[in-house]
Amino acid sequence: MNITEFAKAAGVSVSAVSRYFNDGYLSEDKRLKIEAALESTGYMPSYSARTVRSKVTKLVGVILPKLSSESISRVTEGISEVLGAEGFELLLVNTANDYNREISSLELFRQNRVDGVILLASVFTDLHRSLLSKMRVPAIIVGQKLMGFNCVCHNDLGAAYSMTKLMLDKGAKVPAFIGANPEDNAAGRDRRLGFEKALAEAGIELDKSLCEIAKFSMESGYEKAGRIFTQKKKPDCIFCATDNIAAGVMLYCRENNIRIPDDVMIGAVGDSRMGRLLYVPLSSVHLHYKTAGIEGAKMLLNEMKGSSSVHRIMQLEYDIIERESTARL
Amino acid sequence: MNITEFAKAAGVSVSAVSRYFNDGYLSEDKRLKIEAALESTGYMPSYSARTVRSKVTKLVGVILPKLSSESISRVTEGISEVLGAEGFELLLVNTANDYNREISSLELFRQNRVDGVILLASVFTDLHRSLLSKMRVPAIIVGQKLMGFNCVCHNDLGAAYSMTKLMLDKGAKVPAFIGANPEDNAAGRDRRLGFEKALAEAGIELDKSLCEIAKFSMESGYEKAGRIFTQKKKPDCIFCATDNIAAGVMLYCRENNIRIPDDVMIGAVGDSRMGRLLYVPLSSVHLHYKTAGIEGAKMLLNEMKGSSSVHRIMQLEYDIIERESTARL
DNA sequence: CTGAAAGCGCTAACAA
DNA sequence: TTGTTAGCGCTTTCAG
Repeated sequence: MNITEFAKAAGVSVSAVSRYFNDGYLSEDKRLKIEAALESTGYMPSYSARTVRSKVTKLVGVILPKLSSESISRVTEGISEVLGAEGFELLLVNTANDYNREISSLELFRQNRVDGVILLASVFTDLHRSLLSKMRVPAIIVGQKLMGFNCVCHNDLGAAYSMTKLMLDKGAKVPAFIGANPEDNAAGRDRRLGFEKALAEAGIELDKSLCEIAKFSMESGYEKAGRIFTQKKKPDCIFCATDNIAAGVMLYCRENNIRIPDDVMIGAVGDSRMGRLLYVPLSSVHLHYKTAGIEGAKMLLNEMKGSSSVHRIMQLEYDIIERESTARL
Repeated sequence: MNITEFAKAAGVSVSAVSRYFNDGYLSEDKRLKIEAALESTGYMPSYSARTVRSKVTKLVGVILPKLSSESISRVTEGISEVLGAEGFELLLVNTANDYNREISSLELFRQNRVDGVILLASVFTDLHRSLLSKMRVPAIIVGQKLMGFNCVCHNDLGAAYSMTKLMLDKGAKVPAFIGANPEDNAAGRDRRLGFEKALAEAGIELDKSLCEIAKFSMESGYEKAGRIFTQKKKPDCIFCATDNIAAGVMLYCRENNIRIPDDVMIGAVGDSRMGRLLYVPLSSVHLHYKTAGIEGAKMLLNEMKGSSSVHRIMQLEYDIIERESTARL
């Protein structure tokens, strides 16, 4: 059944029906007629036909590197909360960390499929930048700072700095570092910089043999812990770029009878739910992931109703959550 | 730029362009011309206009109760993997456990917005059933068994039975139970039934004072543990419907100096990543969440290319993961 | 294999 | 306020 047939069935004109579903510039009489007919026929206007004319999809494309990550799903939850309340649906693309899928989704969204885009990517290339600026709809980047674009991000540098400083202040002298891919400016580069800043301030020289780059997984953290603890120099604290990495380190410590925090303190960034449940509760920096999603969505909403030419970068601050893993006397 | 303008620019007819993007019934000459023009103009066909005519959206609606849950995100990951490979995108609706949003999304999908639907719901009402049968596109239910519909589900009863039996076989005599909402047939009712079956087989009578219903959260598990441990009768094993609940119970035990597994064994269902990291590694039943997503998506794919009138219910089996929380001598 | 032309179902401009 | 009608951009007959 289409709008013409339905209008006939309801005894009103086609435009009355269209108005009913849109602005509502309509007499009460017709409104009632339409509602009655709606009840009996179960008619539903076609979304795509509407979109062809109006150019409004009521869809927001969300591109993310994976689904089964706590931080990402918290961001997504925030996004969906705000956008859902405004009647937008999410067109989700899980790139599975595949760079090509990231690019192709951006391409995909250039066709008039969505009214806006939210991008959660970890590594940005020139191709990203060029596609993003060619975008015909507003785009917001969440979790990363990309100059010249609208972003909501965390203070990764500050977070890493504060956590490292916390451990140094407690007396750690030989810090180790397990970081993330440095091409990832947030979790990789900035957290590294924060770590280094704290060391520099404390006048401690960075020992390269105690620095490792891990993947975003517990397994990888476990493996890198193994490398670090088999060096001659033994660290008395380890800064981990993510909670997952820290969890892997802890697993290694437990299996190898390395006491936390007595032998080694462990501090991380992310404050996942898991942290407080670990066999030694993990000190971590809380980042406001859900808030980032909420703010990103709001920013997008703003851009979609009249985009401004001024780009905004919103940086969210952090909270340090101190638990036993850094509780040295 | 639309297809007419683009066709002109490429020096071919409109239908040639359309064919290029569809079946490809086209001479090499024109194909080349089109590709060249594509390069220079950056033309992209409009998705919605295509959909109006062809009735194909290449979209699958996924309705889920929350995003930030490990089991749900694993299911979604499986879905997205299979569907993504077939060129489908996901239209995601996060109902935030809101029954009304579940219903309204089902309504939404009745308009020709999607080619198929995957529903992850926990509680089914008659309204669900009626909307599902009115659906014009195939729908698959994942994680629950709903007679008369296509489902992919887990053997929740068996899982709970096996975990409980494991603990009883190790000598537990006073089992306690912390379950989920019984209206949830999978995680609530069936896991309860499995627990009861194991007790019945062992000739142990169920003590109602040692049975609690928790929400799907650690906090709730913590609270219910408090209720149970303040009864006169002290349990020597606790079956928890989910890992999150078990984590809360463990937290309670740690704070109250109740030793695991010496004083009380703990077994759960779900086998989340967190389980092995808890201060006492948690015995849990592994359910194949990602596989459920994969199989659900495959089933949907099948239905979308010619739906059969026969409904299928696929039940996935489980693996018992034994860790220290049930390691009594 | 090709192009012209008739819609798909809806919205929006326009005239009433 | 209302109804008529010309498109939106594309696909798909149909006749060549």
